[in-house]
Amino acid sequence: MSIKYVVLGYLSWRPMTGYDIKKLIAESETLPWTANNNQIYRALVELHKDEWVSKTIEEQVGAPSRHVYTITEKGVQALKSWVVSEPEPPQTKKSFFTQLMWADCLDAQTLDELLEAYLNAVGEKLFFIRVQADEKPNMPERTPRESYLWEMLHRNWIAQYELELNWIRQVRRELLEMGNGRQKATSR
Amino acid sequence: MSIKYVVLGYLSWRPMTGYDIKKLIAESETLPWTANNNQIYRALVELHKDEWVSKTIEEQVGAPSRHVYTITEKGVQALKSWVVSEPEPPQTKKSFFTQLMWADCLDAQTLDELLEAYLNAVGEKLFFIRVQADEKPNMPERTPRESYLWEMLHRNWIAQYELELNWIRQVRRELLEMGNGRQKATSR
DNA sequence: TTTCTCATGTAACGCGTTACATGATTAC
DNA sequence: GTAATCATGTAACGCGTTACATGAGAAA
Repeated sequence: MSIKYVVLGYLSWRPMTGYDIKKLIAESETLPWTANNNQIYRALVELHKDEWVSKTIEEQVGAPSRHVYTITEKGVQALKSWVVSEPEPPQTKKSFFTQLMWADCLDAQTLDELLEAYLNAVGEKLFFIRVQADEKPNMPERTPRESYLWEMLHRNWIAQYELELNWIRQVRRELLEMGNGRQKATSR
Repeated sequence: MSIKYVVLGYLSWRPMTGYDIKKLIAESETLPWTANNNQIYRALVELHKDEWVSKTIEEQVGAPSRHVYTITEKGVQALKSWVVSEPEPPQTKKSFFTQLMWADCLDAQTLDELLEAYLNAVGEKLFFIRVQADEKPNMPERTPRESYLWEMLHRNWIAQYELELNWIRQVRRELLEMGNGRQKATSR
């Protein structure tokens, strides 16, 4: 509902170009946007129109000129009032779960393999989140509180994916036990 | 990436109308779609064109005729092959976290109130998920394994939101301690 | 020689949402 | 009398994605 504020947020660190912001968003494993030009450059045009940012153009030789955007006082105020806007609960899209909802048509082994594939997908994602958590972005003069908040955001993501991994392991274990139970019952 | 398969999945239980499916999707707290006519009816048209479902029209007096869709053998096969398609990791959109990223501009009390508002939003969502987990949808002849899977899906959602609540409580507690620490330091 | 990085942008498309439209019956 | 339920659908719009387009310099 607003990549606009993400862009504005990054600009509150320091003046940047659209390209800089694109890279920051692309790096992030947890922001719910893929960094795509279309949105970022249009957001910057809008921010400029609203006078939340000012723009200066640095000509370069042998390269496209850099359009550097700087947050204005008006922009700082807009960011502040957005930050305190009504929080929404997380919206998680587990498309795999809709697969699981109709997975009873599978035999025990195929189901287990499917769960293993999910385990790997989640594990891989967690790996990248951990990597990102370790490397701090170049963000100037953070207060201890801001460092703490960012640290806790990372921990939140990690804990969430770890929970998912443990859940998968439990389901696989218990399905295996169920299967063995049934086999025992039929062989009796 | 496909409400089409959700519709097909529900039709694998029993023949239904678009309206029935709409209600089932609307009830669900965890499916990542709001039940909207536009998509559901268009999906049904597509499914019919693909011959994954067949259609019969029941005329009624004093009410619109019911278009009842029934899954075909071809549809069952399509559902099966989708179920085993490559799992994707969960995609969680915590828009509140982008607010928190720039929340260092707030004073301690405002930040705490913001976190409390988030706590309430998450708590409310959890409440509705619990309610939905308790009332089983009218789904015919489930195998024990299918019941188990659905049960575990619900538990997964509950655990995820509980994790979030505990995280918020921890952050609030630790921020409070930080604040007190600072006050003590300045008053000394 | 090909690929990557810097740096700007546009076009086309798809998915999802809200809101609109109709119209009878039943419940409060 | 007003609202909800049953039951079908359409229109308009916004957000996001992929892909396209350009063009120089540096690195492999």
